[in-house]
Amino acid sequence: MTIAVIAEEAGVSVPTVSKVINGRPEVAPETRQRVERLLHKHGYQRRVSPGDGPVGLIDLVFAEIESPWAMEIVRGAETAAREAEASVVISVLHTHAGPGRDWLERIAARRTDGVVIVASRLSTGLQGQLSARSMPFVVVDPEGEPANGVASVGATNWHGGLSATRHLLELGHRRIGMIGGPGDMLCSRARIDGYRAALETAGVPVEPELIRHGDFLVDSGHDQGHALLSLADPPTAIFAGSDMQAFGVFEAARQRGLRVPADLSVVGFDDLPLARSAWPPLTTVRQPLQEMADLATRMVLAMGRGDSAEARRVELATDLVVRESTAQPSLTPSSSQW
Amino acid sequence: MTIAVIAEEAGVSVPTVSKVINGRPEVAPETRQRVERLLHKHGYQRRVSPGDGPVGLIDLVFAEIESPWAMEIVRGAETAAREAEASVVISVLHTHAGPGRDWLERIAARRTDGVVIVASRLSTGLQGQLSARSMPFVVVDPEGEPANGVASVGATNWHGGLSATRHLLELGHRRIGMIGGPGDMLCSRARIDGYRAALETAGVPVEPELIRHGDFLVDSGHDQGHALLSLADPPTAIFAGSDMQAFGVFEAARQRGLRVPADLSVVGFDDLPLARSAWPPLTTVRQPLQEMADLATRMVLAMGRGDSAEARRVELATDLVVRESTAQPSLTPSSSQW
DNA sequence: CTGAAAGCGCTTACAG
DNA sequence: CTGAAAGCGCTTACAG
Repeated sequence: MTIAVIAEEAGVSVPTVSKVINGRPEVAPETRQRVERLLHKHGYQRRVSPGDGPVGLIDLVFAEIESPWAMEIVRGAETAAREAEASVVISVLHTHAGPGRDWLERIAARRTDGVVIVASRLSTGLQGQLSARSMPFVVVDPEGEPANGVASVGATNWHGGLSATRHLLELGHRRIGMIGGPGDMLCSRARIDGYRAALETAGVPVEPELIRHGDFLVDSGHDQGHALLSLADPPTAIFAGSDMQAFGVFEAARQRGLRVPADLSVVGFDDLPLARSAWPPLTTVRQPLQEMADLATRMVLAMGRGDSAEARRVELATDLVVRESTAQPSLTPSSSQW
Repeated sequence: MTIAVIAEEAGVSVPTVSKVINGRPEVAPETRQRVERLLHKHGYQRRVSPGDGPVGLIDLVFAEIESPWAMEIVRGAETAAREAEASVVISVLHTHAGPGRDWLERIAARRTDGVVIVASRLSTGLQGQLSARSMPFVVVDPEGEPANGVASVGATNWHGGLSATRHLLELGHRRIGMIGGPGDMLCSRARIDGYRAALETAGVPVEPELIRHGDFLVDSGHDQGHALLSLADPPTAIFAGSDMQAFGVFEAARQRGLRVPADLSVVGFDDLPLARSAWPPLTTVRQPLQEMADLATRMVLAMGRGDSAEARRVELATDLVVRESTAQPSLTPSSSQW
């Protein structure tokens, strides 16, 4: 949008528009008002940098970045961006409600090449606005069901939940607690469904009191871990839904004098680098976070180039990594001491 | 000061100067250097016209982002940027040698508002180039001594090293191991000097075999921890230099059947969020990483606005946080068992 | 109060 | 790798 276009539309000359923009006094009030209205309507801004083509920026949008989980996503995105000679811009919304209009206007102004939205809600309105500005976007681990035609990247969460639970069943556990993430996150629902499927296949009843929800961070693992261990008939194993929640369960277990894994088996989900050096080393379901973000970033970059127009849903494989936080159940778990 | 004047003085054409400013590759190295020198000498800045203000981007430059340490820095920078309605661009150089020319050209092309360089070397050449493009920059935790007049932010590392070591001395330890970071990092040298100062003040001899160097990550804590514990006369306490290295020392201790803190006391440095939920909860020196990055970002933003021209060195306070990884030395540390 | 014309600083396309 | 020429968006000086 240039002042020439505004001038044309307002039926005045280019210098007149220039005078309005610069607050010169010698402009007739009606002319000024007409021009101002048009400037506002078109969201006029001085041209950023002459010359089009990609700016070399990909926006990576988080609801929050409290967990080391986010760092893995950043690393993956950065790898893909660097290979394409682009850079990653980090936005943190501090709300799960999805980006608002100011955010949209800011990234529009800087003419980003594409947007990767991480674990955040995406209103249909926002989708329309991104498309209207021909801004490619891909969602990683969508919260809520992504609309049709929206490109997204996730992991095989259902299968991960299944194999975590099956591992515990094979060790001999029958009362297995589950701490999921937020109820509206797709990845969390899939993990819980995998857990259910494993129990049902093994003929073990699914007990609602054993299924809890957290926010994937340490504190909710701690709180829900205590809640589960306070039950009249407490679980002998907990599938914690995320590594951070598993660490919270570790804490809760220690506070109750329970040894992991002798008195309580714990399985995480993610396989963050920390899982290996935790004590005890955490049995967990590995999801390839870096590859997920790398792929999402490549997809957005490709969409920007028009290379592959088709939006798609990709799920990368998860793997159970058995370490030392799981073992056979002891006979009298809750009465054991160090 | 216009590019026409610079061109005249450099004996080149206006387009050539334009190319240098915009980081175009097709300029001969000597020409580029001559022009850059003149740009810097005259403090060239693009003519400010209403509407072509800041772009709203701050570049945050890491050598690596493997540790959760980096996430704290990102969070701090993001907070400051968001308040200024700007965004943070992440660059990872994957080398400690400092950014190269391509990187510089890319950020020049996108006309970033300022650069925050984290724990990375900064050649004098690069400083000149940043100045030539009137790009404000601030260094967080510089590697090597930052040149005069370079703005930098750090923590009171010397004092932190002193208080960590004094804490161990007060508990009764006399053989205290130290694992520093890379030898050329200022913050590491200061921590080691603080350690020495505490020992000397207490009249405890400083033994070179007890001082090791790592890279601040888990594995080097593990390796150097084993090295220290293999000594004929092993230490009863280790000041690990970083939280990640402390976790590595935890691992090494466990592998040798040593209990922390009964058989070995361990102190970290950083107070990452994880330190609290580790087992045992880690005694560590807290440095305010988020505030450090927040401040550095504010400084760069202010420099871009011309608010505070004076470059300065700021050190934020560190605090000893005593948790459960430190205790009095046992009488026969290395023969204890679980 | 307005706008045709000249001009500004800068960038781009292209010939050498 | 360089620069003459053309062009960009915008502003200024000035005639009407």
